[in-house]
Amino acid sequence: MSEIQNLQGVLKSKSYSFTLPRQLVFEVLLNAKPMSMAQLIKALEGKMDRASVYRTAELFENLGVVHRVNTGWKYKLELSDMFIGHHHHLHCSKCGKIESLAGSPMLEIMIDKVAASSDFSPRHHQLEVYGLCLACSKSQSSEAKALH
Amino acid sequence: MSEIQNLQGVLKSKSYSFTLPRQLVFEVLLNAKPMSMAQLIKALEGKMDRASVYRTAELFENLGVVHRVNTGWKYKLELSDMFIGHHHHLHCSKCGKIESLAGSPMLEIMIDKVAASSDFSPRHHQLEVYGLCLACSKSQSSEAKALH
DNA sequence: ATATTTGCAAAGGCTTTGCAACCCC
DNA sequence: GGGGTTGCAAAGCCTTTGCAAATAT
Repeated sequence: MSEIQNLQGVLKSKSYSFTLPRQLVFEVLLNAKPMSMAQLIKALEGKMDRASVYRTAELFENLGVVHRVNTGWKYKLELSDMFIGHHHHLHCSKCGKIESLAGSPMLEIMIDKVAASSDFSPRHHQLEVYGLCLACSKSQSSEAKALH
Repeated sequence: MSEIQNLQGVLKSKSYSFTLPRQLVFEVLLNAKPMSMAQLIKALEGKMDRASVYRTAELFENLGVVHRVNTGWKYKLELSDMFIGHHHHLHCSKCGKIESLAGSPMLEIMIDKVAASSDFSPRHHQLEVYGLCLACSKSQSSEAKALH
């Protein structure tokens, strides 16, 4: 089964149209490293409008077809490890709260080890975990956002 | 030693001035969860200019005083696990290249376990490792960017 | 045929920049 | 005193939105 057919399946299963622009975005992504919106828009210049690229990106993200690798601006700031100690973050998908998760020495070591096994010299890392906080997982209803 | 003095030391050690605006930004951050620029700017409204908040944020990041928690727009896109398998990213601080790092089952399990130990129900996570790729760590020179 | 999706163009936000005034060393 | 910093205002980007035309089912 080709990846494109897989995409078509995902779209159809949620009653979205399988359109040419959506196919184009998917194909560009299929042959690329993580791409910024600017790169994606440029790659599709002349073939589709910027606004549609954004709309497709948003849809794909909601459908789980695409994943954001956060690397640039539009961020939150906090003091670094030097001031508040190394830790990770737990993002509640329902209420949006961000909790801190103290780093576990074993986890930190394993992360470095796995990175090093790829001939990479790790300096630091960032781990963001998404899921439900205690309060929200009790109030059972899912975090699914209306997609239509 | 107070945190403020610590900040002063960091600034002085790199020949930056220890100014009131920089102190203000630091103090706000000291008493807060991760904050967006918008929140930070608002918290300092009337006390300093937006532009200075941005400039301070950038300086603090370069000095390692502050750390970005990437959570929002300004991102890169890639196909999700459904299409390309779960993995993490290795960011080379020198050449900027992003490599993929296949997830190790043990690491994934440990991440979930650590999260769960904080009464959190993990759904997925994102791990970004920063350091030097093989090529760059060979060509010894540090990745330090000119700060002045 | 109908509902969804797209392109266009304009609006809206966020971030950066130039420059003169100001402050720290 | 002099170089580093700041505030102000304007410029530049990036992203979103409204609406009519085009497209998918």
